[in-house]
Amino acid sequence: MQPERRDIHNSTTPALCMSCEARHNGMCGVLDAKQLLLMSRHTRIETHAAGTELIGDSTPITSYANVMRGVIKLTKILEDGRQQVVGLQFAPDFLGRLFGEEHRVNAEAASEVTICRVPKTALEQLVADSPALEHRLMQQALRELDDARDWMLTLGRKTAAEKVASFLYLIATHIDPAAFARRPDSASFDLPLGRADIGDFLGLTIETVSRQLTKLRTDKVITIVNTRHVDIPDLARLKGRCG
Amino acid sequence: MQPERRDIHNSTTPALCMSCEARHNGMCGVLDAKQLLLMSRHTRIETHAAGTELIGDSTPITSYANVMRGVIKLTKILEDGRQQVVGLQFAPDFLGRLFGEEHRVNAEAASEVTICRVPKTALEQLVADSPALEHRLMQQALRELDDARDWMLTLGRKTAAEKVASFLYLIATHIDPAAFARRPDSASFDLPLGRADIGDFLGLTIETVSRQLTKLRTDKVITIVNTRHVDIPDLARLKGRCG
DNA sequence: CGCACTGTTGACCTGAGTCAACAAAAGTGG
DNA sequence: CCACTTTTGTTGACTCAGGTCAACAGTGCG
Repeated sequence: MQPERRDIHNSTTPALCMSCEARHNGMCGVLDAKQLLLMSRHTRIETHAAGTELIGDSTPITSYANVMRGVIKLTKILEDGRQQVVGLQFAPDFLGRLFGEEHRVNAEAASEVTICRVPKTALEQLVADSPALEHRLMQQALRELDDARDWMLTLGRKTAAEKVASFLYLIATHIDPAAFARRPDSASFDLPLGRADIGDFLGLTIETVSRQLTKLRTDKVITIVNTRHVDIPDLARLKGRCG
Repeated sequence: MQPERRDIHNSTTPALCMSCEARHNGMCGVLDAKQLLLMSRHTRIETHAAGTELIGDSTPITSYANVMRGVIKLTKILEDGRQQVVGLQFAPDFLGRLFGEEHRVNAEAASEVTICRVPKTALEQLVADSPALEHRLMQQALRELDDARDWMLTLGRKTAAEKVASFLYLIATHIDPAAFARRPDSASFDLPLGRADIGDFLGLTIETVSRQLTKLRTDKVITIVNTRHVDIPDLARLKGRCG
């Protein structure tokens, strides 16, 4: 899939960028029309099915990307196969380790995703020329660091019940920020992860995740519409279970 | 304690910066003589005893700092008192959450520490004027993010034995990078943390930490010289126990 | 329909937590 | 310098949260 380009009357906003979320809240928001055009000449919009591996741990970095739609999970794996999900990326997050030689995580499409890929050198050129862009990317890195540390508390010190509640709360508040802003007391959404991945995110087994979800259901904190879709009538009540 | 200043012959390197590690491998390394002088006019060198709280979670950010000597632990606490150490900072790390309103962690001196404090506005001014400085700070933020994610794998998926081994390996390789570079096969060092803090770092209890250390000792992987000082004759062997 | 996958539930087990006693350091004051 | 208290670390006995193993139930798809 090639990005459409509108170079007519030199340098209006590229057509594909028009509706892209990265242009509003993501990194492209700090670029002017000229830079956006420059960048769009190197980008490639890609759609990947759930389960596709987008980045392999310890592989050389050749490109970066912006998440346009869907959810990407970042994982780490021990030699014997034990896996930990170390982060989730939603639109319009930036994907990739800036200024590194090799990737430090695996990245896999958790749902069907659309990303906007840009070659390493092209983006690094742009970053070098635009302190504002680097600043924006730093803001995201710092936010991710905050998130990672929040999660360390969850992983290290919470019980299985608190972990599952924390996960649902995280998804409820992040999967559709607009919906959360509009209606911050309740939520209804599709889980971007299956039970196995939820377990890997929480440092739990599938069985424990399933049992805790059942418990939250019998306690009327959540309604499980079907295995993937969950309703949370009272987010404050859920938050109260996060420890 | 006021920083000494050497303005003679206008703008040589400030005396206190001369021997500071931050000027070599830390953020001050990217500053020119003029910027360094400008910065040193606002800095204050402070020494704090082990146990001193340097930053309180959710308090307004008023200053940043560089670690010059010693170890600082970053923690998060749940309402009921459960605590998680989410990071350790060694010289010449930068301390503080850039571009935030409030702190997102507690910071406490783990050993006696010397820090070089600089007011929020002064540093932010400097960062705004120096893309190179922001770049350097971003590099550290990205490194901390890598570290945090590595640790998430440890917290979520490793056994108590592997966690303790991982902790010792981390300290062995970080507490004195020069010594590690010089002699990468074995190590001998003082633990910067007591058993309680090690437990909080690993998501374990004091008792479990103690038992696992005893196990590593009886297995001849480590020698416990005294409760604080540890010898590791074969780092590769220790690494093999990290999972 | 039949197969493969994903999720749920139950029975049982085990690694790490809890509780408690003690030992060893590290302060503290006379 | 020594008694005395306080703090920190070790070890043992017991418990329990969450893991393991196994059976089964949905769900979707060729």
